[in-house]
Amino acid sequence: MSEHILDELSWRGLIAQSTDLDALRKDLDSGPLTLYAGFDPTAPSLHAGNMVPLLMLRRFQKAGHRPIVLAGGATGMIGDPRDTDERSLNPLELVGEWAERIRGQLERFVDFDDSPTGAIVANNLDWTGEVSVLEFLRDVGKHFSINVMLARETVKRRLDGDGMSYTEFSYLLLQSNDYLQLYRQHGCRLQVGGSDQWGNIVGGVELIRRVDGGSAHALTAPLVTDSEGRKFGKSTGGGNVWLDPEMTSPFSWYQYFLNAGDQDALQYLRMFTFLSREEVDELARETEERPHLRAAQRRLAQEFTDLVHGEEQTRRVVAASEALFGRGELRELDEATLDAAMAQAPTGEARLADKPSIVDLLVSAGLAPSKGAARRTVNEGGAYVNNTKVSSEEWTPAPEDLLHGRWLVLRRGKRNTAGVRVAP
RNA sequence: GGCGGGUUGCCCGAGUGGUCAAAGGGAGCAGACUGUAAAUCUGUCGGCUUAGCCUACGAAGGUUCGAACCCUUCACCCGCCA
Repeated sequence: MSEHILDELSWRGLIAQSTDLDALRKDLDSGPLTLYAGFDPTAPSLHAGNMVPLLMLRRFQKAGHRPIVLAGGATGMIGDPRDTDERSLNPLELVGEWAERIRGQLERFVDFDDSPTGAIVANNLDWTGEVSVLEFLRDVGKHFSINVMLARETVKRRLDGDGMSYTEFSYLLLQSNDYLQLYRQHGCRLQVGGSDQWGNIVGGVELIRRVDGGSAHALTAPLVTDSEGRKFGKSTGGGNVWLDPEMTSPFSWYQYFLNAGDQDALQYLRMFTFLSREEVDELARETEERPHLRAAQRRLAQEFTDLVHGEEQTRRVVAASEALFGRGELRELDEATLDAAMAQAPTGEARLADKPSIVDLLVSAGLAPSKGAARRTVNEGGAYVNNTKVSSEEWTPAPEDLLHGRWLVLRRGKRNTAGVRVAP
C-alpha cells in the first residue's frame, strides 16, 4: 500500500523542479533522510500557500524521514528579492515577534518525538545573528560567483526594472548558508520549497558541495495558482487567507475552500489533504457526474479546515454554513442553531433605536468596507436581509425582522454572509 | 560628487495649467446565467451628511482666479559619468 514518497508527490502535482530524482530516490530508500523547508516571517501568520511546503515536510515525515521546520528569523530581516520591487525592511522587533508566532504555527504540522524521524525546529537567526561580516564574506561569500547570481531570473528582471539593493542581493547567500548549517548540524540533505525558491535552494546545494564536498538535494513544488493562473491565497474579500484564526476566521477559511472552482478543488485536494489517490479520483468522478453537489469542494473545505483548525472547529463551521446557506427558512432555525451559526460567522452590532439603514448594517457587519460600497451593493441588487433582497437604501429593520428577537442575517451577493446582533 | 530620468488610485500605466476623482488594462465587487463552480455578457470600482462637499497624483512650500501638470526645497528610486 505504501507508495514511494516521490511517486506520491508526483501524482499530487507537487514536483516542479528537482535535482537528480534517481539519486534522491536512492538516498530516501537507504534510511531516514533529514530535510527542511524555511518560512520567512513576512507577516504575523502563515497563509494557506505556505501549507504546501509545510505539508510536504509532513508527507516526508510520514514516509519515514525527519523534517526540520525553519523559521527565518534572520532571512526575514533581509527579504527575499521579489520580481516587482524592493521590499521595505521591517523593524527588527517586529520580525522577531512574527518569527515566534510563525514558529508556533509550524510546530503544529509535524510530529516531535525521540525517534529518528522526530521533527526539529530551527531559527536561522541562531547561526546567522552572531556571524561577523568578515567571517561571512570569507567563508560564504567567497563561494558565490557574481556572474551566476546576476544570471538569475529575479535579478535580471529587477536590473531591468527598479534595481535591487545589495541587501536583497545577499539573500541567496543567507539561505544557502542555512542549508549548509543544517547539513552540518543535522545531516540535512534535502530542501523543499516553492518553485520561486529554486535558485535559493540550489545555491545551498552548491555551497555544500564546494565547502564540504557533500551532496544534497533540491525539490520544489509548483506555486499554487487557481485555474486562471492567479496566485493562490487571495480570498474573495481580497487579501490572504491566513492560518491565524484571528486574521482569517475558521468560518471564512472553510468558505474560501468551499467556493473553489471544480478544477481548483481537485488540485487543492491533492496538495492540501492526505486523501488517497483513490479517494481523490472518486471525488473527481463525482464532480464530473454530479457537479452541483460540489462533493470535492465540500470534502476539501472540511479536510483542510480540520487540519488547520481542528475537528471541533470544523464541526462548528460546517454546521454554521449549512444553517446560513441551507435552503431552509432562516426563520425556522431554532435559537440554539442560529446562535451557534452566528458565533462562527462574522458579526456586527446595531441598536434598533438608532434606526440603522441597510447601508449602516452592511458596514457594521463588515460586509462592505464603506457606506458608498454598501450603497452600491444595495443598488446592484446584491443586499439581502434574512435571505430577502433589500433594494432600498432607506430600508431599516422593524422589530419583527429580528430572528429570535436579536439577529439579522445579512448577505452580500451569493456567498458573503454575516450577522448583526441587534439590541433594542 | 556631477549630469540626466523618474515617484499617479489595490497593481500596471496614460495624463504636462481649467472640460481630472484622473484614459486604458488587470485585480476586486455586484447582476444575469449556474452548481455558493468555470466561462461569458453587463454594471461597478477614493470617502462622505452624495444635484454638493472632502481627501488624493512622493513630502513641504510657492506662482496662479485655477496645479497631477509650472517654480523651489527635501526624500526616495533609476541610468550614465567620477
